[in-house]
Amino acid sequence: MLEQRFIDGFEQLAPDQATRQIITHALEVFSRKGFAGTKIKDIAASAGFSQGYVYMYFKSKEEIFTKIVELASEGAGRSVQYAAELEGTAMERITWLTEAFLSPGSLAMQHWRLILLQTATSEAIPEEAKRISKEKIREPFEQLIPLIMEGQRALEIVDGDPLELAIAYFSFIQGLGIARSQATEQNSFPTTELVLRFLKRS
Amino acid sequence: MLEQRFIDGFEQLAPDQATRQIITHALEVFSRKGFAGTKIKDIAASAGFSQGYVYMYFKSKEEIFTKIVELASEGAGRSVQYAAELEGTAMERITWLTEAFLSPGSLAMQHWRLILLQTATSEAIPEEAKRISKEKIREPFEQLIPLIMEGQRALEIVDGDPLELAIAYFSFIQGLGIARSQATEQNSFPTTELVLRFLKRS
DNA sequence: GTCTATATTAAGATAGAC
DNA sequence: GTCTATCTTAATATAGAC
Repeated sequence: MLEQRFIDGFEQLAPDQATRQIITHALEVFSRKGFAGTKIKDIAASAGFSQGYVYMYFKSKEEIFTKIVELASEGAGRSVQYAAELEGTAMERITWLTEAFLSPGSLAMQHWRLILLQTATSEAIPEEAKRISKEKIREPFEQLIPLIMEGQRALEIVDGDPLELAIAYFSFIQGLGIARSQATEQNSFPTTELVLRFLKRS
Repeated sequence: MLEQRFIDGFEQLAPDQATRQIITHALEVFSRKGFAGTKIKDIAASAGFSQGYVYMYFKSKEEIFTKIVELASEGAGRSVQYAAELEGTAMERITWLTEAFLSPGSLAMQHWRLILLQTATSEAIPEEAKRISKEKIREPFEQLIPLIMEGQRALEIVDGDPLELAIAYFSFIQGLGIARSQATEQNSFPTTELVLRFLKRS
């Protein structure tokens, strides 16, 4: 399962239970409130610890944020890689990936929100986090582009610069993630089929 | 011109030069750094005033933010209304609107970032701003939906729930706005034609 | 009108108690 | 291991000077 992939990544890089606990909850809170809007107290409360205790595991808020951006950036790349390795035509695999992204409460989406959305308001986040994000953001694109090219060769996907198509794809996904997070009504939410129309050869 | 429409809205609701100055620069800074990430000092410096002077015109950071969300929400609705009133087929008008949104440095996009993106990280922004945003966010949709329906009747636009199509449209635009704001390379940015493929009847 | 100086509050970070 | 209390810093907001 895709979600498992992310969690694995987290567990791998977090030796003890408490660190994992903090990281997991910090991801969730940062993703909702942003870097500046998140108080250490919020993370601690969410993880079930006192405010001061967090500093036993991390030396600053910046350090927590930077760590999470690193993990989330890797997770985003891995999710696309996972989809790319599935069976089926290129378009089938992209469809699967899109469904994973758009499913409500998707951890993959949470990761994207953290990375892309936050580096959009980039001036208020730590330099180190920006650097890592900028460096790792290429990975999902590098995973998706060969898939798009495969689909173009199979005449499933529209002609044109694969990078341009990949940018359009992730932008769309990103925008839908924001829309979903504010969803007042769950009905009327765009289907995978509609979303992928711009990619499909007609 | 579309940009002028927004500026008009701002001038209308800002009696004196200093207030306008603060509002204009605050929009820009909030849009880049988010509510929590923006310090009064940043706004003041950007507008060319000292930190304390801002409090001659606004009683708190919340008040500035709330005012801007109100103006920007109205501006977003007006931009769609303006496009809807143009000459041409429904699809031509939507194309025009899309170009206005996607043009680099678009004030319309800046407004969207402020409203949608910030209410996405909604827990860290003032309640009053959330209320206004939620209330006004309907307007752009209400302006676009009749245009979509017109395009469907003229067989220019794909069949399906117009609200779903409108949500997809604004999500896509929103995502592209974020992508553009981080654009490392200006080339490879999706064209209007590609973006609107998902809407076009094939 | 505009700035500088200052009071106040909130948040980050540390250190010592249980 | 975990919390409470505390120090320190930074940001909001005010008030008084030019």
